[in-house]
Amino acid sequence: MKGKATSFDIAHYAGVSQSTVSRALRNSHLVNEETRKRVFDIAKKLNYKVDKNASNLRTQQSSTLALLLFEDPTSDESQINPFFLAMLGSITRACAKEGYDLLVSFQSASADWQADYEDSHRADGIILLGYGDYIDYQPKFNTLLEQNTKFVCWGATVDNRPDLTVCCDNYGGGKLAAEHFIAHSRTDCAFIGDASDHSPEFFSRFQGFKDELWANNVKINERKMANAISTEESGYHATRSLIANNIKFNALFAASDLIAIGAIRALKEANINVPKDVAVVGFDNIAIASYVNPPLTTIEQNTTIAGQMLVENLLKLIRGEEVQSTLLPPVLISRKSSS
Amino acid sequence: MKGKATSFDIAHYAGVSQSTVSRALRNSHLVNEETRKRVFDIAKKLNYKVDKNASNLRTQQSSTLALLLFEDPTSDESQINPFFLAMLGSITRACAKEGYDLLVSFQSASADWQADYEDSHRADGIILLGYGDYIDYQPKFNTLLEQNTKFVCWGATVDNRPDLTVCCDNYGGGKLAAEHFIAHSRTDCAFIGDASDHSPEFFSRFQGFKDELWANNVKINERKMANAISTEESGYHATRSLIANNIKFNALFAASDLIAIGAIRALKEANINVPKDVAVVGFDNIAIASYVNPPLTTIEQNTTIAGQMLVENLLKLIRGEEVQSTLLPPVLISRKSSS
DNA sequence: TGACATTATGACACCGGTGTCAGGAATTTA
DNA sequence: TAAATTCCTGACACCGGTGTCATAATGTCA
Repeated sequence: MKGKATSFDIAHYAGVSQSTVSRALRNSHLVNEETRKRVFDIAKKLNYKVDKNASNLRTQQSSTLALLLFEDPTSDESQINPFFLAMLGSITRACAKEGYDLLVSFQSASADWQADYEDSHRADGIILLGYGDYIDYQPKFNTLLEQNTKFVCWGATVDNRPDLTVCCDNYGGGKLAAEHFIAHSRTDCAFIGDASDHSPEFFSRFQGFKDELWANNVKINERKMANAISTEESGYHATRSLIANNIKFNALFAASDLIAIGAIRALKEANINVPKDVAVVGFDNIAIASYVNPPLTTIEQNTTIAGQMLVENLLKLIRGEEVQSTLLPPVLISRKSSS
Repeated sequence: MKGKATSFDIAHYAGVSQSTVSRALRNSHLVNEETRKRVFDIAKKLNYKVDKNASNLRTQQSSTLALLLFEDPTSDESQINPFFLAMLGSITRACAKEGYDLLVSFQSASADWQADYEDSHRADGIILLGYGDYIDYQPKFNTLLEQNTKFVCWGATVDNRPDLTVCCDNYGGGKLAAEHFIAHSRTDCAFIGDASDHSPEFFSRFQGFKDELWANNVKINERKMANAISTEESGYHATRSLIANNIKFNALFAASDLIAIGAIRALKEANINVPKDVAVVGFDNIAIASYVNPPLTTIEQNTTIAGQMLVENLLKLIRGEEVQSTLLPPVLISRKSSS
């Protein structure tokens, strides 16, 4: 036998029609038990596998989800952000658990991605993963909505459709960081990240942080803030510039762990002790966080649950079920960098 | 317009036959330039996308590669090994670069995975990623070979087909570790990993290590070896048991970084200073390695190149081109844990 | 025994493209 | 002007399944 076996081959050997083979293999009750068994045996012997293209074409569905990864174009090209990598892993796992395959693809935010996968019938739905940037995305979200494409996204919000978003309670996470500093009497706070609303996640984290400080009558000085994107390098340079400007603080909240790790490097270089002189809190709880020196206190985003929720919610949308808005509770993981 | 647009819809609006639409969209030179343009415009307006299921079915290829991730069943279920995660990232990137999609799926080594993806025409080829275990895999490799399935694998070797394997020169890497210890006059060496040939990669690393020591008239004492799988926990416990048995050494080669990190934790707990009392060298150079305390000296496997090679070699196989056996050179990254 | 329900099967259209072949129109050559 | 060539297009079979419908065979009940 050359080439792949088809259901016609099985039909031939089993002495039945191709229709019957198809039914038998899908365990239709319309098929005689004995026939079914014969068909199964032959299928096994011929190493037959249903051609997914043919079956998907006919049934108009694919048992596949597509994951579109948007990268921060300004970050180092060679390494994927470990947080996204962890999400990638947990989404892969969640899909496997649900019996779906996962089609992974990198996208740049500007490209014409909005339709490809679901429109070309390669996937039943799409998961969007990246740092949310409202400005670019909304028109594309609208295109997706118009076409009735099923999708969910991490982080970024979609106008009037909170059910399409799964994200961490960034605002609440920021508050946790502030509470932590206040509990440790560290009230001279610095913030490193992006406090503009260009980066909605960082913005929310900062807002929560600021508001909680404010609720405790602590104000954050604008000079003690520096912009950074989510890389170690960027955190390092932002912190260096604060130090270079002779700005003092005894607590530092970084909008992500990578930033925090870079910040700690800069502080060490300047002979500033962590946590004695400056307590540092990050955000994400990436795997590295517990191994750095000192181990990093951080606000955890549970990637395992996040991945599961994205997949579950998307499957609900595909099945036409109602989906709740999903805000994941952040948890403060206390380690040595802040005490 | 409800539902997705098909080429017939375009044909209708453009006043041409569906055949012509299909040709026009694929830039066949057989189509009049003006017609082509009209078709393109209408396609764009209708947000038309070629149905991949239909086109794959007809052409019998999919522009998709499948990645099968085999997990060490004994490792912690919740976290993916960071080395594999890095590979996943780089393979995703490499696929994107080549214009292929990537279908990712977790597999358990024992399952009936050997055919599913390529046989069901979902992918043109398969990348196998996991810790090589000859015993289980070889019969499955044979099935794949019989069926003329295109595949490449990381690590594990396939009988008589070196071209199907991409892996790091584990033996050479082990030698590098030994050279390093000798250069630093640390000749009382311990090894943690699996020195049996059950785990071929660890075995090769150990062989290289042992042979190079031997070449310098240093013997490794069998009592100074402990088994471990590639997790931090396992490395920790293995090292603890050595310490508990009062075994002394001033250098430790761990078969992977996770093991090394666990080992360092055990050493620290026993008040053994790294690197003063014991120099530690790991293997992989995972992202965490540079952040642990002390930063870990390790033998790097370049995951970016590895991912690229896997994808490139697989594409060559698919195109029927000749493939060379691919051994990636390991590089020693010297950090503080060993000096 | 005839009417009717049940079970098991085959024939066939269909999903949405791609590739082959035939042929008309326009252009060139004899 | 007829023949040959080139260019462009439509008709149609085909990829390998799935779902519907018709029907033969068997069993059930009055």
